[in-house]
Amino acid sequence: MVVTIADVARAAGVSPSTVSYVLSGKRSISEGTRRRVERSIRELGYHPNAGARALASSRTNVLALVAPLRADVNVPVVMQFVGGVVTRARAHDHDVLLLTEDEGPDGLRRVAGSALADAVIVMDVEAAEPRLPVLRSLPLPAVLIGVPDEPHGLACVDLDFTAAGAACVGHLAELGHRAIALVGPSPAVYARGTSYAGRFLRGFRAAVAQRAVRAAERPCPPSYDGLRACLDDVLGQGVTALVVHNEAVLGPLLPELARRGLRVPEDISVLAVCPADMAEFQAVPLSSVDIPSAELGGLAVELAMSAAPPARVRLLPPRLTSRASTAPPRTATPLPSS
Amino acid sequence: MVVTIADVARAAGVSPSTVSYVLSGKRSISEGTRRRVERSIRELGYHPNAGARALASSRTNVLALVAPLRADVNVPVVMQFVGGVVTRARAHDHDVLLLTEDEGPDGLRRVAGSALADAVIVMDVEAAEPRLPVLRSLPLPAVLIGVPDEPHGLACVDLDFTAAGAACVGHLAELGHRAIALVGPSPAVYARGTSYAGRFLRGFRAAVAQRAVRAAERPCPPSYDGLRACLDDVLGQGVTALVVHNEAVLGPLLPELARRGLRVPEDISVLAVCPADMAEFQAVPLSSVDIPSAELGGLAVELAMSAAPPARVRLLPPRLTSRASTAPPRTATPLPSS
DNA sequence: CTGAAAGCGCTTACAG
DNA sequence: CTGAAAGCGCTTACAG
Repeated sequence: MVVTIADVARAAGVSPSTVSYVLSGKRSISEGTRRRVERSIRELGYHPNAGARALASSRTNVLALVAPLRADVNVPVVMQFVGGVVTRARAHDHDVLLLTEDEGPDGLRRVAGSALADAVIVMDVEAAEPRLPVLRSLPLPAVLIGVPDEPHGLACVDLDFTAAGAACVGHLAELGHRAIALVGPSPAVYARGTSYAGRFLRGFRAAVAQRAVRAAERPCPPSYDGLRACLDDVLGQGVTALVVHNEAVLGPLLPELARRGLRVPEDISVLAVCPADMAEFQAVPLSSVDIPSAELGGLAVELAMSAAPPARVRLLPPRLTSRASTAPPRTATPLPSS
Repeated sequence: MVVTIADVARAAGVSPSTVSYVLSGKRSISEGTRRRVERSIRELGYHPNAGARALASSRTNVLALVAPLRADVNVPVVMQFVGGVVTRARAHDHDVLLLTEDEGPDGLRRVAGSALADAVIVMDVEAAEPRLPVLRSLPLPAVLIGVPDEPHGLACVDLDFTAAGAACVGHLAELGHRAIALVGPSPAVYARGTSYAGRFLRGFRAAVAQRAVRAAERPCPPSYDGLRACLDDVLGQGVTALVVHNEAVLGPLLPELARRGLRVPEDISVLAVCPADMAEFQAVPLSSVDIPSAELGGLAVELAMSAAPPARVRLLPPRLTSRASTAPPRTATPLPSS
């Protein structure tokens, strides 16, 4: 019913092993036979049986990806990341097996034990990541997205959120802002100990301490009321610029500022940390530090492809793009006259 | 290095075939041996080799899912759907192989030819779906999410968007609204011929024709300016209620209405078509027709699990939840005094 | 209730 | 440059 390597061999008048070698390129084949074999493959529509191949070669050509499919994550970022992983994996002739975090460490053991994949990529890593021991003991390469507190022995990639936090402060300080506010991720993100939130905050604080800048910080729940309360607090402190590290509130933010009679960037500057397309989609195109999700996904695949990924933390430098939402503050003095 | 069925058999003092039968339950095993085998499996941490199992049994325990990983789809809906698929698949002891639409029909042929999966689920089906012929010729069960114009011979599941369109009109008409507007999906969605957009519109129009209701229709691009233009047009026609079938503009919608001095629902009613949690997240919780993505994903898996899924269109009835954003219109006459 | 053995479709030393 | 054959780790008739 389905075409096998024996069918192709028969059609091409060679042995099955020759067909196999044509496919793998692991030994030189005479021009003529190679062509006949390739022709037969094409004509018969032959695809090697994945199970048989995996069994014989101990390689599955499958990459396992553990993704957070919950609602409380940055959904577009996750999607772009997954897209980057699948695209790059296909470029390496690999497929992607999608796992949920629900299975926890056992899921990783199962995938490794069943020889379902050649490598595993784990998203949404927490600072105190509970899957670290399993990951280290796995007989296959693992790549983490995010940086746990103790990454020893594991390959990690991520945006350099520490540098991103500092870059945000730097950009605003150089424009002349002296009082800024960080509208941070949801309290739930901090509570979970998600690694990027803490790193961004650290970079932000360090840069604030280094410059003559005053800064307020507020986590912001992903709701309209949450945003409103957050702005009430923060704007009450007379800031002239907002750093928004929370994509969920990005949509309503500009309309809400407008409702308050604040023009961007004339009355207040806004600097976002989010995917580039999201920044461009706003009423006023936002200056932003890009979260290069698809690129990170591709990079993770590249690392996962090597038999032994370098057990070190690889951080992508942040790129800040100045768009229409940031400008020098209206007054030299940061505090509005009351 | 890795535990095989022979290791388990040796440890339990039985033959490999007995271990296999304990695992599959395909023949009765004496209480005692079963317990010894299960114990050995547990102690050794045995997981059957997926490739070997697939080769011997012609079943992979893998489901292929073709998902749209582009930016121009409803990202949260896709994520929830994928989550529903993975969760339900795991409940059936299956894993999910994630494919992009980029590969097109060839990707489906490849997966079937390589025996990578036992069934395939295809999301984001268009009215004139180009993958239909391949799907029909595939030697494995296929389930479509969405309803192409010619679904003959294929299993389809989706929300009944036609009924949803009608339900929206019905809800507003019963509240007393006589002039309503449909803020539709992005022009790109219509251009692609995505099946749900047309069906919703059909149901909407049919219900409008049946009732003493006047209706405006506008596709709405996923940008702030697009929304603004759309509202300019539609509000200019004196409508008292909005049906919003476009999650991308849901975030900025309420703030923008507020900016225009329109209170919801006092001055204007808003009825959304979107996932329930998204409706609840707004400044005013929105009355809505739920898009039950996760449930649809689960249903698709159930169908895909059967050797021959019923080749018919399965439509889930829409559920309209009345929240705070819909109310009777202020005046009995639909047109505001000018 | 259980075991010995064939066979699934490949890959890869081993031989020539 | 090519082929014959062993073997990967399971499942499942076939036997008893």
